[in-house]
Amino acid sequence: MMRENMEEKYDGSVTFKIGEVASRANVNKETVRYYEKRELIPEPDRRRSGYRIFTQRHIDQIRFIKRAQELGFTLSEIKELLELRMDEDTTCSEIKSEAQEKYRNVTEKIEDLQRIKKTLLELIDSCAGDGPKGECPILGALEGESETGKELR
Amino acid sequence: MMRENMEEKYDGSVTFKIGEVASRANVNKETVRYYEKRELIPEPDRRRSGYRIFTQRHIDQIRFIKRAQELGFTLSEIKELLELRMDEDTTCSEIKSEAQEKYRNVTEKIEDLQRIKKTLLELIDSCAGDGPKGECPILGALEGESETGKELR
DNA sequence: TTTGACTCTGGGGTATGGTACAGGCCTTAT
DNA sequence: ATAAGGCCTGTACCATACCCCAGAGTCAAA
Repeated sequence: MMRENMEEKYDGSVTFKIGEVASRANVNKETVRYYEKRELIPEPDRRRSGYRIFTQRHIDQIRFIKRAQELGFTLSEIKELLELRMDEDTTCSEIKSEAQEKYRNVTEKIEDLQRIKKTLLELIDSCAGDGPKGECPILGALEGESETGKELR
Repeated sequence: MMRENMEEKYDGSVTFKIGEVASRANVNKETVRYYEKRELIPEPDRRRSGYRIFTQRHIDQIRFIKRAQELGFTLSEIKELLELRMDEDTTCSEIKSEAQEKYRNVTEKIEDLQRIKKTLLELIDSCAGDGPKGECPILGALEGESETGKELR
């Protein structure tokens, strides 16, 4: 009998072993197993030998995860997103509002960093860059003495 | 004899126990010990009982660390900064160039986030927010089908 | 002197997103 | 049949910046 180890449900459809999944989704094999553990991909069936049986769907889902990560979603957030995607009753607006929340997070993070950037620039500008460190206004600010960088206190 | 447990070098100057240091520097006691382990503060002397003996200097240094953290420096970077500060031969320009490097890092991070923000906004705008998730362009983009968000691929 | 508050050490755990083995079994091509 | 390669589990580890706990010892005020 051919393909004696194949589960019947895969008759006629393509399956993959972990190495193929990893290379097709452009991640490490360990990452695939990690995503399984984190329940970010459906638990694959197994051959009798224990080998995982993946389908195209797993590959697509890993790619989904990677794209969402590039948008700044954490794995936990991505898991929520995937759950929304699975749920028949999910509406577009729920997805949209997840994206909007992420947008707000990102915006906030940018604002924080811009404040930091501004302070750094002020400190840099306040320092002539010559002379000994004793008079360095940057250290002064960090030590809590200067006017520049007062928002640090 | 009074103050029999006090080291002589502290005669006439104020010392602190870890709890006082923590509250004056507005950190957790564990954090103080952690900074000691990371060599971010000088190793405090000990009483005969083993209690750490801190000075104002320790408090100031912890505050320095906290201010530098607010500027986005990591503890490792802060350690370098502190070493520069300790070194007699350090010049202002060395400090300045650390700050400049951090400035570049922060700028880069902001740029990354701005790209992310832009993509999120495009996705959000592309989604009317009505209708079922099946037609959600956000999910579509994450699944790798749409035009918007093409930089994700 | 008593007692409550404090401190000590060592170890473990948190969250984030993975990577790297070791030792053993399985598959597949020749 | 055999050998190379792939796969399995479990554990440990990387960096980052801490927090928490137990059990034992110490300090200080009344």
